[in-house]
Formats: sequence, C-alpha cells, structure tokens
Amino acid sequence: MAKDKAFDRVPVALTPWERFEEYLCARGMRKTAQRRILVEYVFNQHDHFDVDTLLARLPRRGQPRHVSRPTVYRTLGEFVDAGLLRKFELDGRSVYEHDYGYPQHDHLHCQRCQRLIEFQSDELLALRDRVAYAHHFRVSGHRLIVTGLCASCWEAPRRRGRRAARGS
Amino acid sequence: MAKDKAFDRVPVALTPWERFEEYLCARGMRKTAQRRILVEYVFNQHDHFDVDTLLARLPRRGQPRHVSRPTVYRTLGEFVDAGLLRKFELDGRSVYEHDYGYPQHDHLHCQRCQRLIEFQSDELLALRDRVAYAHHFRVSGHRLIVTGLCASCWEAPRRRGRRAARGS
DNA sequence: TTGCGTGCAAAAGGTTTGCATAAAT
DNA sequence: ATTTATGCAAACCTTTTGCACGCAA
Repeated sequence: MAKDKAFDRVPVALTPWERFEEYLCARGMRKTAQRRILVEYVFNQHDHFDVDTLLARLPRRGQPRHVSRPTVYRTLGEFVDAGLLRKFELDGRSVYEHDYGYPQHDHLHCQRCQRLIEFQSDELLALRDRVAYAHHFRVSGHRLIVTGLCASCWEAPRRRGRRAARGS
Repeated sequence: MAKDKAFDRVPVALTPWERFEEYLCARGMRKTAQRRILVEYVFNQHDHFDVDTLLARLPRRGQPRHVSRPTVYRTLGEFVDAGLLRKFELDGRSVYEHDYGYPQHDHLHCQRCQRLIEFQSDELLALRDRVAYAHHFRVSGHRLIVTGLCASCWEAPRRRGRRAARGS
C-alpha cells in the first residue's frame, strides 16, 4: 500500500481541529462550539458516513451538544473546502470520508450490504494520468467505484451482509 | 462529446427499437406511442443527456409528439433495465448514455464546460478485476469519472468552454 | 373488454436558503 | 459593537407516486 504518494502534503503534524483552525483563521471565520463538536464527531472514527448517520450520532435536539441539520451541511462543506473531508455521491446521497492524513483511494461498493471497502492503487493513478494526457486533459481528481458483492455477501448468499442495508 | 470516435464492437443485429420490442414482449408490456417516440429521440444521436435535456428536445406540452416528464423517467428506467441505456450520477443529477451496441467505457469530466469525454481502457478493467480479486470481491461493474479541465478549457482559460455550463 | 400506461398534480427525499437571533471577536 | 454563525422554517430540485382516464392487446 503506497504510503506517502498521494499528496505532497505536510506529514500530519496537526490534529484535524488544529488544521481546521488554520483554515478558519486564514478566512476570518469563527471558532464556534458547533464546529468544534463536528470536528470531534467526524474524526473520532475513521469511517464513511452521510449526513443522516452523523446526525444520528449527535445528541438530539434540545440535548447539550446538538448541532442542527443546516449547520451540519454547512460545516461538512467547510471540511471539504478545508481538505479535511472528501465528498462523493452514492445512490443520490452525499457520502463523506476522511481526506486529511489519508492517501487517495477508491472503493469497492457492495450492493447487498452497502459496505464500502477502500483500496489504493498507484497503477490506477498512473493509468488515469496517461489517459488524461492522451486527451490533453488537466486532471484535478477522480472517483472510481467498483460495484458488486463483497466476500461475506457472495460467500453466504442467503444470509444478510455483516452490515445492515440502509434504511433499516 | 462522444461523436462516433466509437469503439464499435458487438455487431448490432437489432435496432434499439427492435431490441426494446423484445424486452417489452418478454415482459408482457405494451408498445406505446410514447415508448416509440422516446426510443427515437434517445437513439437518434449518440450523446450523454439528462432528463431535462431530453425533455427540451421533445415537443412541448400540447404539441403532437410530446411525452410527459413522469413517463420520461419511467421509460428511461425501462431502457436501463432493457440494457439500452446506462445511467450514472453527475453532480446529483442522473445522466444517461447509450449502452446497447457500445462497449464499456469511462469518462473525463470537464468541470468548466461540463463536457464528458469518453475513453476505453482494457488496462483499467484488468486492474479493477485484480483489485477485486485481491479483496474477494465479485465485480458487477464500475464507474470511473476523472475530473479536471478539457483541452479547450485550459488552453484558453478566459474563454468559455464550447458547451454552455448548465443552468444558463 | 381488460388492465397496463399515461398525464396530472402532489409527495418524497436530500440539500439549500432567508431571516431573526445568538455568539464570537 | 460588529459581524459571522446558527437554528428554524420554508424553499428548492430532482425523482417518484397516487389516481382517473385513455389506449393497446
């Protein structure tokens, strides 16, 4: 697994929050409680998530550290701008994943259990750049999603996947 | 955009309409005027399109060969099921492209002019299958979109792309 | 005749926005 | 004291659905 090949970014010296502080400061934006809470919840576990998942993890409305849905949307957008998160679409919904401190990677998406499996391939990057070059195309990024069935789902086709399918 | 730089593969024995007739017949579905009209409009030109684009090409409401929006959605879904079209998401919107008679391919997507440039790579397929194999993953398909700037857009950065950006 | 397919209007689902208020600087 | 950020509600946008009528078989 290629380590330091993705972005020539400074080796993660700063925590996500510190890095976000830089971003906020650089833009004259404010360090609010909500932003701190969201950094904490988002970077506590390395996993893919959508807005509803994140909201479900957060305290309910009325509870101490609750953050409203619009603020979650706005803040996740800031995380993306700040380079902390990457965003992509899956079945019409936005899915976010950690970007800061993680190398570029792509996904295998199980159609049955909805699991997202990450993989990293330098070959793919090289291939992508070669194709782009041939088309005089300036690459800024890419997204590859391979769909199919994960091992647990096709090995035991009658059982449900390890993870519940979306929508309960 | 995808002219017929095509990688014409599979000798197409049936026209899209004939093939759709088979599909309809096999499922006991009916050959309606709207389905015929849509096959015609969709396969008249080889190009990517979304529902709004297609509706804009069709006669307006009240005109002879108009087809309603819900029927367009329903019928495009049937085309996908029938293997005539492939569907993917771009910026939250559904985009369709010809499947019947065209080999698997992927896209370069210009962020400025929104152009979609097709490319085909056997290497990519091999790579995909190798990665999947390593993860014991059963591949059913994939989608790769490389984003960046097409030649015309970065060569003449101050001019607009050949195609208007959406929303005009 | 039978019942599938269509069109209309309305619903749904996810995301964004206007605005008054709360909080950061 | 300013001015940005938040929360609420409502708007938005694309896609889907309920239902009465029309048309294919």
